[in-house]
Amino acid sequence: MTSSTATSTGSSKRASSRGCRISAGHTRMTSDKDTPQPPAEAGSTGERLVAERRRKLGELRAAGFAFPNRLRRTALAGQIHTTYEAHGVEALEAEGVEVAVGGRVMARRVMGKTTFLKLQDRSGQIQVLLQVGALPEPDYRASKGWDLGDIVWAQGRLFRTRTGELTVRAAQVTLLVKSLRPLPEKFHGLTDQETRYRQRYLDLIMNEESREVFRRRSRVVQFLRSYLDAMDFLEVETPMMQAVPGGAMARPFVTHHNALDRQLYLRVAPELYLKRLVVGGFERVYELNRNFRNEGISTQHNPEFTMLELYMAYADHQVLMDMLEQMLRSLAELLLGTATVSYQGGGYDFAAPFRRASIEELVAEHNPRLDRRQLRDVAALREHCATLGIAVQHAWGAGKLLTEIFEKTAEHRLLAPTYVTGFPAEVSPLARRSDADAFLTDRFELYIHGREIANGFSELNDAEDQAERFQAQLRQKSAGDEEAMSYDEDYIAALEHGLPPTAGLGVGVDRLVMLFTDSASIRDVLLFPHLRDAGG
RNA sequence: GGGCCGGUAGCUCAGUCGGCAGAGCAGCUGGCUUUUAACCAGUUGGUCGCGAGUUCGAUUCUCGCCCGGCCCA
Repeated sequence: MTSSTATSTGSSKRASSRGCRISAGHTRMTSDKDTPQPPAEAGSTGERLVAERRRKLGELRAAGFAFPNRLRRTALAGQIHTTYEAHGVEALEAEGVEVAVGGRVMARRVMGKTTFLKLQDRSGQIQVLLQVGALPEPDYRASKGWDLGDIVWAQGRLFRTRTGELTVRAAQVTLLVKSLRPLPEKFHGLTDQETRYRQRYLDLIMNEESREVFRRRSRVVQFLRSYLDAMDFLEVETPMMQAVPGGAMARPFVTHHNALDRQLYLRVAPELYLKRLVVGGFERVYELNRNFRNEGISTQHNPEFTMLELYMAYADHQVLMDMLEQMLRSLAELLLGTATVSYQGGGYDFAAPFRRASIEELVAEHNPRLDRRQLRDVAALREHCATLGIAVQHAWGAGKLLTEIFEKTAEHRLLAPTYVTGFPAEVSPLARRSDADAFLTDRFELYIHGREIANGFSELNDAEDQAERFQAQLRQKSAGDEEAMSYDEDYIAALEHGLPPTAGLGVGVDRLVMLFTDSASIRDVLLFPHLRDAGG
């Protein structure tokens, strides 16, 4: 496995079209003249549609068309609609508003000497009227060859049509870009999920809902940054390529550095580097970026995903629980205008205090046949796992068994926002041991709609305890656990210099965005989700 | 990993109980000076996901595979 596994997405088709572009600057004028276009009767519909548009582009080039880039816009569709929403026919006439607009042609209705175009820009759509007599004759004639998907600039006065639609009556109009490939059907749009993922640009052109998901994603990310910046957190960037992968229990991607001739790993978490920074005196840091985990892909998992990790010195996990709860409440209100989040048919009230329950309470609650007094009894837990169909490994202690039972029986039932606390030390190699109970750590996870959204804890800052925990991880690794952590000597050395009492938190940003956009699949909130190579 | 559903023209979809593969949109030709999925007339366009098998004949039936979706683990 090499690093290219994590990034290879391009099909050979795309690669070859890119090759064409590189040489186009030198060869296109001659090649268009010298290379005859394929005869009209050859090829599939798709090839012929492209050939037809290439023919049109060839004619344009012969007439001097060179992808003009000097025309500027003075208005966006959305602004025009907002500003002149209330203006009637006479008011517009009286004001004589001149605008220059530009965008992709999404609708085209030709009626002899009159043509209506609908141009789409980043803010919305605006209709443009082309009319013989209102603009130069050659320009109108040229517009007859334009297609859906072309990019057009137009300048003229605003008016309202008979049916009341705000429209630009073009006095000047220019084709800026000839689109060589047809858009999806105008009424039904693009509905094929696979194409929407593989050719996201088409999805974005055609589907406003999809554009809205990614605008909202951007607002989530901006919110997180501004919230933390306001609390004097410092945003940092730590290595994505790590010599020792650590900070989470997950299999890493492996890559190779040629000059150093050594193996490197794509990070599974930034945790150990961020805590080194806290040792260095950056007492509040966060990183909002990608992690890579070498596991299966599904509607809930992408090999690379975005995580917010933050570390706050002189704070404990309780502080972070309160802070995260407040953050999510504010985020809901900002994005949705209400603290009630609708997700996949359910409604979750973020204004109400989140439930807080320990993993042991929850296991007891959802496993009535398990004796509450045996929650740390390896034999009893093993037996119970057997009844649940959990394949138990020999090295597992009570903490791991308990956690497995929790994941199998309770996790998916935690619909309303719930903090799960009291994670066993056995499954929390980086978390501070609980003062009251050495079996447990000061750790929590937040669940919403049965999914883990966040994971936080008071950090383990006892270097000697940490060294022992790493040793325990090594034992698990050699017992066959491929997700177990490595021993990070350099990190131990950092801890030996003294990590202040610190609390840390990781938030799954993709899952958060899914929640706030009512998306069922992680692929719906990733611009370019990882897919298997196209079949066929 | 298991179950179910899907893949047919550029797009959205029909269809073939095994016998020359269809529509709408887009495209092309012509008409049309306020349209709204514009309209009217004509017209081009297919590796029926890929590969085997059965058959006189497979897009259809069988098996395998690929890709995607949903559910389960």
